[in-house]
Amino acid sequence: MPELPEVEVVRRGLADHVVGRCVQRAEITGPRVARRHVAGAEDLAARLQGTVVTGAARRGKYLWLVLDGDEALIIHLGMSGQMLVEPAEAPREKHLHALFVFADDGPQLRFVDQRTFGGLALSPLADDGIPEAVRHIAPDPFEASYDQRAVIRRMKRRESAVKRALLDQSLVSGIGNIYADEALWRAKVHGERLCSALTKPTLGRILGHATEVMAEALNQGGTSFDALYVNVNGASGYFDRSLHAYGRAGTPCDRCGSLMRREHFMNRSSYSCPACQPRPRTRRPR
DNA sequence: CTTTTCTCCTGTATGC
DNA sequence: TGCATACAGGAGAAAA
Repeated sequence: MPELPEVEVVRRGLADHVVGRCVQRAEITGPRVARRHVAGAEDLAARLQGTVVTGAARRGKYLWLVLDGDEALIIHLGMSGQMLVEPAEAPREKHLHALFVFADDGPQLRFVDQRTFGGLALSPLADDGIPEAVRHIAPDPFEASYDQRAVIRRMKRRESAVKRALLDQSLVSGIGNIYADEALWRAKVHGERLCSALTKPTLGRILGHATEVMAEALNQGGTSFDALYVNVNGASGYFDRSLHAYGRAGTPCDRCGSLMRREHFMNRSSYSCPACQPRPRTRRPR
C-alpha cells in the first residue's frame, strides 16, 4: 500500500520520465477516476491537452505534476494506484483509467488502479507551491515547513488514540497503517494509548521513529526503480523483509521473542508485541 | 469544534 | 466445485 516512501519513489520516476514533456492528448476513462475534479472527466482531459509538465512534487501521500508552472495535476494512488511509463504499443491494462500521450515520440504515461480509491484532479497552485486541493494536508516529516514541536503540542492536546493521530493526515502526513505500526513498535508504545496520556518526549520519539522508518524504506524503495516502470510496490516488494511489526502476527518479536499479536482498530489490523507494547490499563470509553 | 464511523472498490484467500 | 465471507485500507463525507 503506497505510503510516503512509495509515493516518493513514484514522484522521482515522474521527475525522470515525464517532466519537461508536452501533453499532446489525455484520455480519462470513466467518471470515477476524476471524481475529485468537479468539472468532470471530459473537462480534465481537455484542459490537460497542450500543457507542459514542469515539475513533480509531493506532500505526504499526495503527488502532483506542475503544469505550465501554475497549475497542478493532483495524483492520489489510493490503495492500488500505479503510474506506468510504457510504450504506446503496450497492451491496455485491465484497470487503465487515464492515458497521457506526449508530443514527443517517447513513452506514454498511464494511471492504472485496480480498486479505484485513487484519482486525478486539476487544482490551482498557491504561492507556496502547494495546490489548493492539498492545503488541508499537513506537511510531512521531510518538508522544510515540518515543525515537529508543533505537531507534538497538537498531539498532546488530543484525547484520541495515538495511532489514530499518526494516521491523521491533517496532523502529520505520509504515515499509513504499515509505518504507524512500525513506529509504535520501535517506540514500544501501544497504538490505543491516548495522546494526552503520553509525555511530549514519548510523542517525539514516536514521530522520530516514524520519520526514521520511512527514510529507511525510501532508501530501499529507491533502489528498486526500473527505468520504464514507475513502481508502487516499495513496501510490499522490498522493504517488507525489514518490517518488525506489520503482518507479523504469530511470529516472535524481533526484540524480546514474545509472539506478535494482531488486533482490530479503526476497521483495520494493528500488529504489536504484547510484552513490549502493553495495552493501556484503562479501556477507552466508547 | 472535535472525534468517530461509514463508504467507496476488487482481487485474493479461506471456510463450509 | 461453487458460493459466501473476510480482508486489504486511504481519505473524505456524514454522523455523533
